[in-house]
Amino acid sequence: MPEQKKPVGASAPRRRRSAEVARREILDAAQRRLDEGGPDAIRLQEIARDVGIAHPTILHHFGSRDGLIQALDARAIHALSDDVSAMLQGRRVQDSGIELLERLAHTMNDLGLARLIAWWAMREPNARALEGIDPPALVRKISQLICSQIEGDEAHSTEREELVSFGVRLAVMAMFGEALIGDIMSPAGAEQRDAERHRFRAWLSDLLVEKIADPSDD
Amino acid sequence: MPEQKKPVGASAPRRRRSAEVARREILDAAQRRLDEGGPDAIRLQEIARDVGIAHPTILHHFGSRDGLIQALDARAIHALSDDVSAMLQGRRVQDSGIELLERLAHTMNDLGLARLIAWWAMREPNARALEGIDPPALVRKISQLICSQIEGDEAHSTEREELVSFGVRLAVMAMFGEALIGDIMSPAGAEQRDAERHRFRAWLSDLLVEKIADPSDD
DNA sequence: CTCACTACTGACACTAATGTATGTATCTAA
DNA sequence: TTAGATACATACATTAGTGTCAGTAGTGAG
Repeated sequence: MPEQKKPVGASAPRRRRSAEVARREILDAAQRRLDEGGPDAIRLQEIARDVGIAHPTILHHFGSRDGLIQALDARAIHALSDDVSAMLQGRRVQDSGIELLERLAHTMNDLGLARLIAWWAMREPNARALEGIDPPALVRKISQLICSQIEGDEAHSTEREELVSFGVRLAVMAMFGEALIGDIMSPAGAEQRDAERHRFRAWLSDLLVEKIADPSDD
Repeated sequence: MPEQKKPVGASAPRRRRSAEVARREILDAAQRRLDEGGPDAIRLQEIARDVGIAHPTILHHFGSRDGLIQALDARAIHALSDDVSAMLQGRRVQDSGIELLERLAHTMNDLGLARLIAWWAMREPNARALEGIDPPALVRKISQLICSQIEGDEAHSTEREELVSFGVRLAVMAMFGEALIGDIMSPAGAEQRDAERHRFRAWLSDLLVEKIADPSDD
């Protein structure tokens, strides 16, 4: 009796996606798990169940758990990078500080970028670049853009550019921090949370625009 | 041959600590692991090896891995709380903004509080209080203190108090963010890193003191 | 229709981590 | 000095999670 391997029970009908779609669905599910339960919640078996596939399929598409995580990182990082690029498209910073902040907050919160970055930063404390993206270069690009918007095309000093870059970085860190621990520190109840966050961002954007876009001090 | 269990090899001479010392040494080692390799690096076996004990000893002192982690959280949280208490001891905020920021930064960085909080926030996305400490209450306490320092004992409005609390929270979030992703965004090389961080904090404290301690706007 | 390709599956091997059971060594106190 | 308490050890059970393998089933091209 040569024991042919046969499916034991009638398994669910198999659904075949394109590789691209499969990858996206898997990444989405992993993202959700990460948002809900933290890094440890990224488990192949559970993600597979969420998507409705068997866990080896994930390994088929991403090679390994680490591959999946890298892909997750890459996607989030590039989302941010795209965000920044969009910001660089001819907007005047003075006019739309709050809009830019809200956008940053959205990427950090809803796209889960803050969590991904935090996790990534914890695992690789000494890393300098990620997924081919060079954060200092991005910061510099934005800072220079802002400088040129403020002062026309005059040459801006290195010191001035550093101050502007402080502002940019402060915005990023603040939105990063808000996404992770904003709720914990807020006295607002769940209902007014959104309103309060919005007020905070408005306040912060005022602060930044005032200090940065207006070169009156020292 | 009744097979008495005997130590197989000559094991290292046993060192006996008091429970308190043992707990502290274990927590220190766990802290280091966390700083170097992220949350996944908290492994009983490795921590035990660092301390020079067998891993069940950790379980003896903390009950479980989770107990160890809770103790780690508690220690860090109380360190911050103590910090805040110290801040509340009759200092004038206008005079020592930078000093307070530096202190906050130290707790976040060197004591690893930022990592612990980040990790904790990721695992418990909906938590409101931690280890018996109520962050919103702390923020409120500080805000009120600052308010009263600025305006004497006059009654300060709720709106004004909220603005001040924005400042306090911004400081916390910024230092939290700096501890985790500050290096990634900084263009400075390793040598000038410290100097740059210091400059950033000075700039931020100026910004905050200017905006908060001086009620001239709106 | 047939064939090649590949997304997908079930079963299983392997590893690494936590936790348990039970005995040993060292401290303190009477 | 002895007795009890407890800090600590070894050996092992257990489990959970990643990764492998060989086979199955949709799908598109010729």
